[in-house]
Amino acid sequence: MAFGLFTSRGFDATTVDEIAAAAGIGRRTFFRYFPSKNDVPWGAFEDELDRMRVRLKACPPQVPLMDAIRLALIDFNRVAPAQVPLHRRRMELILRVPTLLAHSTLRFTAWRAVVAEFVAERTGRRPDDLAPQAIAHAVLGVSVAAYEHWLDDPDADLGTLLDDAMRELAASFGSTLG
Amino acid sequence: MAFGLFTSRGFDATTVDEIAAAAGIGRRTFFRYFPSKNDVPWGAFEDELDRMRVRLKACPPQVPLMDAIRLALIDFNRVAPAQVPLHRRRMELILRVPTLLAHSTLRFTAWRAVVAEFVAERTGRRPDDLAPQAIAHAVLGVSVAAYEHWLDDPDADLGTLLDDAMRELAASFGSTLG
DNA sequence: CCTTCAGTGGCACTTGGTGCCACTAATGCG
DNA sequence: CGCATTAGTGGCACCAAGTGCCACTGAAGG
Repeated sequence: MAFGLFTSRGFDATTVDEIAAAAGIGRRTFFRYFPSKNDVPWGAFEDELDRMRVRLKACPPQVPLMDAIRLALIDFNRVAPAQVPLHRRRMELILRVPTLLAHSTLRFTAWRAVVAEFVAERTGRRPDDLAPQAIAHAVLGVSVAAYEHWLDDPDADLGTLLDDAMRELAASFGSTLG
Repeated sequence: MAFGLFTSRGFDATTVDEIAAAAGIGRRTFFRYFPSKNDVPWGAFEDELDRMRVRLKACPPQVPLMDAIRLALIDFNRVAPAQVPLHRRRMELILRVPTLLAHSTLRFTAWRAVVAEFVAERTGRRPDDLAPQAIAHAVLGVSVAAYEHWLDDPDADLGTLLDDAMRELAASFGSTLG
């Protein structure tokens, strides 16, 4: 798999020719499966988004908005213990390799849309209104911060970090009267 | 200037050769002034960051943390009325052209660091602790959301949008008890 | 058996980006 | 003034990502 090449040789130093050769396909065929080399670590992310959508919708309406988002966030990012190492390697690529970090922005747009849609539905606004967009952007930011800390600490639990990060943000507004 | 080419021909369709020719320099020389074509719309962003740093530091300690950030944010993004059109064109490129949006992530890292540093100093933590990082990420997200709305609405005031977006985020945590 | 069509991949081309090196002009020094 | 050094410039060759075009192959279907 291409992940092996990325971790051993480094992402930038691995050429598409090498990936294609390792996969036993032609270079031209590679680009029919992946729109770009940057998309390889992402896999079928769009499908994952449906999980997040469902998880958000499953939350009972009496749970406060940001609690609902926080809990869904933690659940969405839960991975089976056996797959933690792979998830770590994947996120390490996505968040630490500058080329991929930049590219990830485009993928995150779709993720934010899911959150914004949920907020809009809950608060009776349109998904592209300021509040849903601002909240979606903020939640994504908090998630990335949690992920970065998770990558820094081999023993850390991702769910705990996501929970902490969301609570820290909430607490930071504590002394604000508006 | 290169901006003219970008807005008339489109960013992706404008080649480096064309930019260099329009600027009356060689292609090789272009790459000595700009690390990449993507950096052209950014200009001297690092210098701008110092303005933000100073503005944050100038805020009296009795102002609550997120209020201080919000006010600095509004001030930092204030532009002279005469330069609004140019700022609009620039931000339109940066936030709407996918290539540039992706690239901007790398520039935003430096911006976040400024906020995280301020939060760390205020709360007695290290800049790379979870809370400062989470807050910095969130504030950046809120800013981008505000900018996107600003670009959508030709008559909108950027400062007002930034203020609103920050308040909306704060309010969204209102019903959370932790 | 022959036709059709989807999947494959070779080839050539464009473009961003880099290393190398030659050229030029300004500066500094005897 | 003449010469050496040096910074700035840019031409040239090269690499790698990505795309359009087209020929090939093999399976399905009449």
